[in-house]
Amino acid sequence: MLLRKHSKPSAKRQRNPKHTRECLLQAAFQEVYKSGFQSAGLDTILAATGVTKGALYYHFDGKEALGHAIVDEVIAVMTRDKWLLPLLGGGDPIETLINIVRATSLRPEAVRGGCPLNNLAQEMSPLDEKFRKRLARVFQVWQEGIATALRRGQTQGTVRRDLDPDETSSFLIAVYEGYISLAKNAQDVNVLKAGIRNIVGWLRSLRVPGSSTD
Amino acid sequence: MLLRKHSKPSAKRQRNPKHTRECLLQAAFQEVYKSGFQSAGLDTILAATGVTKGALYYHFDGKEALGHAIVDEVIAVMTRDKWLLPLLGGGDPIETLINIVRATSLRPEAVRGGCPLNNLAQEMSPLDEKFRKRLARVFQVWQEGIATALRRGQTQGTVRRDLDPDETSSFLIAVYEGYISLAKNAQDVNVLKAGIRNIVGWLRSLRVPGSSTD
DNA sequence: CACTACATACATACTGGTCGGTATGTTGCT
DNA sequence: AGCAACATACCGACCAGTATGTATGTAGTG
Repeated sequence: MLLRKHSKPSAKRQRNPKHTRECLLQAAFQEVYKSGFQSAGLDTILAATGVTKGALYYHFDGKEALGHAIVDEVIAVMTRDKWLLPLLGGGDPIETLINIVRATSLRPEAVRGGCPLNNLAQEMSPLDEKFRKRLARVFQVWQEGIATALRRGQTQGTVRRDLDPDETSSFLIAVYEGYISLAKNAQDVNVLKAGIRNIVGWLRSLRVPGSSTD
Repeated sequence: MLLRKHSKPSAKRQRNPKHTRECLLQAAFQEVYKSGFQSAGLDTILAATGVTKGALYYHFDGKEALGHAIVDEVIAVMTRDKWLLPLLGGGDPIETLINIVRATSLRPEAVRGGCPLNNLAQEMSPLDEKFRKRLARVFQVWQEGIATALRRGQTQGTVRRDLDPDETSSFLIAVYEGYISLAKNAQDVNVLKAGIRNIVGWLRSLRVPGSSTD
């Protein structure tokens, strides 16, 4: 992932701060995803991008700030795109959730790597309060997004009225993250596949009996 | 946790290899639980036990071997005592599972710390294959223990026949670990309490309708 | 429009501390 | 005596962070 990858076609562009910053962020995310935050080496990130240490410390105050930016500008965006935006559509939230869960990547490196959000949370939450708060915020937005969609489904008549949207939302996140963790440790895509099947089955049980087909 | 804590009453005992080893293991477990394996410092462990580096390297080949021993001799034992042994009793497995889940520690440091097994698995599985295999073995024994108990419940007539014991067992582990992770990041006992409530509710739904009370 | 001046955007070399590991010495137990 | 069970001192690699130098874009001025 060299710098000049998306640079303007005009030969070798030299200064492009936005692009440099973005490259660093993406490479840092990859390295952190692969090795964990503490084991992530700045030199590895620099080697992957072709950026030098001076540039990195120009754009970020240090490793910690780089980690914070990964949470705010990469992980939060991924969660938004994958979960929140689809749920804002007007369709049946249960169906949307099933589709989202089913869209979970089954690629070996994704199974091996687990969930970037949960990975960072598990590693850093007990060690660094600033990290924890940022990650907790992502979890919160995620949970509220699902809960809001479920509430909408309840007023639309597709979601059972007897269940608490907030608790149901948390339950879904817990099972989902739990299965991803199990599959990551087992390093077995079948664990994840079975998990998705069971989650989908559970999601179906949230519908009012005799609602939309699937 | 000084060495002479449980030493024989006869004043200052000096040589006690079994005891020394056990002290190191426990202190190492605590330190790893607190800081993660990679951030765990040998010096911290030595300071906590009063043991010197020479003794540590006499009993263990190095940090990695110490970590392996933690998995095999501490975490595996904890899982066995908390989950497997109770499930070997002849009672209703659902009731036993409910009791086990309800017995989850709500102490702040337990909420903050999360599940030792899952912590290590999340951190080390992608980095070290030897670690991963040992941890996967613990997960497997855990999962099989629950599944076996569920099967027994099915033949005894207390557990619904229509559900797959293996998949149900994995589902339980996934939700349980998931909620513990969420509570760890949120640093909120109430997240864990709500999780336990919901897990218990789900566990009840596994019984054949009109079975034992609770 | 040319020329300067300054802030931005990098590059390079080095440092200081941490920490796992080791080499070697010493003491207690049988 | 001799091996097991430690104790002490030290090493060297790794790595985040920094000090300092350099080049590029750009705004302001006559």
